Amino acid sequence: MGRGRAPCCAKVGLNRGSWTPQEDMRLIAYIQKHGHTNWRALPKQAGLLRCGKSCRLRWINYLRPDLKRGNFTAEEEETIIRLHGLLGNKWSKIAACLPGRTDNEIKNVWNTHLKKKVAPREKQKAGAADKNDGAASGDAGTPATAASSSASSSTTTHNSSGGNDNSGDQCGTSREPDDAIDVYLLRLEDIDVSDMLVDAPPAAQPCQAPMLSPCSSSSLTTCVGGVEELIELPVIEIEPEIWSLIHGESAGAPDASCVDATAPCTGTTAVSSTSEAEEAANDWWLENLEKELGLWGPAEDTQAHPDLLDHIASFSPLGALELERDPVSTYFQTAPAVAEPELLVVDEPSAVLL
DNA sequence: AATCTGGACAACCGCCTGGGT
DNA sequence: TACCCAGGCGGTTGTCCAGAT
Repeated sequence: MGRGRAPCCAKVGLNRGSWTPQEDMRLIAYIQKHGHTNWRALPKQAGLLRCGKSCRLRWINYLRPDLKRGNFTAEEEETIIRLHGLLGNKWSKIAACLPGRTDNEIKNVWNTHLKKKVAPREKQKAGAADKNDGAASGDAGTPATAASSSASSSTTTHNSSGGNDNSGDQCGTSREPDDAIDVYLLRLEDIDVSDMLVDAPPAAQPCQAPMLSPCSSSSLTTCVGGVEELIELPVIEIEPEIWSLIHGESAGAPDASCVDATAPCTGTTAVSSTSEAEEAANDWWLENLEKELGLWGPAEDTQAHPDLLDHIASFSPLGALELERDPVSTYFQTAPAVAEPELLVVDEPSAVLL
């Protein structure tokens, strides 16, 4: 669509602008199968007319299966505000403390409304500081100002989250924990926050080849008191029908050679589906994928059998029409949307964070 | 109903950093 | 040590869309 500036380098012949569902399918299929060890070589190997950077951004910011979708929770917003106060525009580090959120997403959220949300607090804080004769503030004019002001205002609404907040507060800290919400940060008071965060791995580490099954539980290392701890993430309940179709090992996905855009696809491996409908649905998906990848021999119609659409629609909130129109968008509407509550729920805080 | 406006967000660019040679 | 390359990061931009006029 011609977003952004002119190309920085001569990428003649490469696609630009918004990604099409077909491109998304190619990228998903390739990374699911081979991972992403080399972004520069990836588009060529995957048959994508995109630069490696574009592929990387698309995967990290949009296609990654462990991304949360939907609005930011109040806790997440407060975490962003506080971390931004501590770190400034270090979006990647802030994102590292918010599992499932990307730096780009956080950056956008900050620029669009959190910044405005914080502005009144800043004014209020500044006014209070004047009245207090500026006693022992020492951080006026620094990002920490926003942190302390935001923390103060959040006391009444979010103090119940305590140290078990799922929003990544384990990475936050406060030099002057003067309210309830920051009490749990006391243990961090002697830790250099910047060092901590530098060592913090991305909260949602892009999958390396071979990619982990998105349906399996995973763990993350995080920075708690400067010591890496393993966090057991809840099982992401992505519809197995979707993932098994993409994932080459657990279900009837094409074998490796089929993903190679240059190799002819001879079919699928054994499908362990429990019903004919599921098997048929798998076939339908694979057919579409293979057609898109140019691996589908006969130029058959791309319309799924109505029964298959009904079946897939049974686990799709969008129904058969959407599936018929665009299986990739359906994938986005289905899997991540289902996964989101699982990522956010903190029924067992100890199992999620800290 | 048509037009305008501003928010939201995906995508791009350019720079920086770290690893390899 | 210097250079090259790939990956990563932060800033910026263009487009879409919903709400306001």
